[in-house]
Amino acid sequence: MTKKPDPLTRREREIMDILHRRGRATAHDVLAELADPPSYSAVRTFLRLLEEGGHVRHELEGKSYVYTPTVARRDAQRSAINHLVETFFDGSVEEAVATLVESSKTKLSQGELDRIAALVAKAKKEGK
Amino acid sequence: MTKKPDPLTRREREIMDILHRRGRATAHDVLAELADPPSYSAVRTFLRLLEEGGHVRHELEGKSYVYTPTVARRDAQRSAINHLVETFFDGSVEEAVATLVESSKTKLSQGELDRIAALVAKAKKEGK
DNA sequence: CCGGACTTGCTAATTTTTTAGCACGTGCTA
DNA sequence: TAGCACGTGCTAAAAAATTAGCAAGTCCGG
Repeated sequence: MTKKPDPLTRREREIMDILHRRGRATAHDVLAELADPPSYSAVRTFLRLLEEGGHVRHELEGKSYVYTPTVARRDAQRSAINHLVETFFDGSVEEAVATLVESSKTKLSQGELDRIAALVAKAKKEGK
Repeated sequence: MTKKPDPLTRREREIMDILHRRGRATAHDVLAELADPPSYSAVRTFLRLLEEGGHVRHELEGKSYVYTPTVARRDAQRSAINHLVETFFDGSVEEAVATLVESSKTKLSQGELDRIAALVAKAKKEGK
């Protein structure tokens, strides 16, 4: 039996997002990045609760705790992408890629586009 | 000045996800799809609150309300994808596409891969 | 025309989230 | 060694989210 996902609370979500974005962060880092920040104390409480819930672990660095997500980055990415495709693209990876490429085409360099193309070609060959 | 995003509550998020997935839904539909469902009454309250918050609108169909997100599907998609790329891929569209294609390569047909490749080629040509 | 099966709107109570503050420990330095 | 600056853990109050239930309206069949 797989454990239940148990959706995160609003603040918890915000903090997890920061942690995923940065990879690792102290309570101070998190506080600094929160949009509408509560007290330092409150942030620390959330990190503690997230740790209790198994979403985060900490290690002692110097004299303070540095937090990291427990889920491997790769898995977090996959899971997030999966949810996105299901929720907003009706399960269609094709549409998702389309929107992704199209909505940021101005920001994509020729080199990046080449690499993406290569990647698609590789997937095609492997699937053949 | 653009209005503040004001992050949604846990239940609100769940319900909005359902609405985005389905496009349109009644309170009954939403109730049926909720993982750990509250009462019908509670669901209706949330829909009312979401409507007050401007996230949802309803229209009368037969004798009940059918709800839809106020944000255009296209915009919701773009916004969600943007958040995903920033949060989990450090802003790299390339990495996001890579993960997207790679993590579901078994599910992608040759035809889909062809269309994706065409899309990338088109973006490349336009950006040249 | 009456009753049942549906709606919706609203409110108030409960539960959970969110928050700040206190108590304590450690190291540094004047 | 006394005091300050920084860390942590924990707790209890405040705020917000979540919930259920009631009142009332509409439609339809007998």
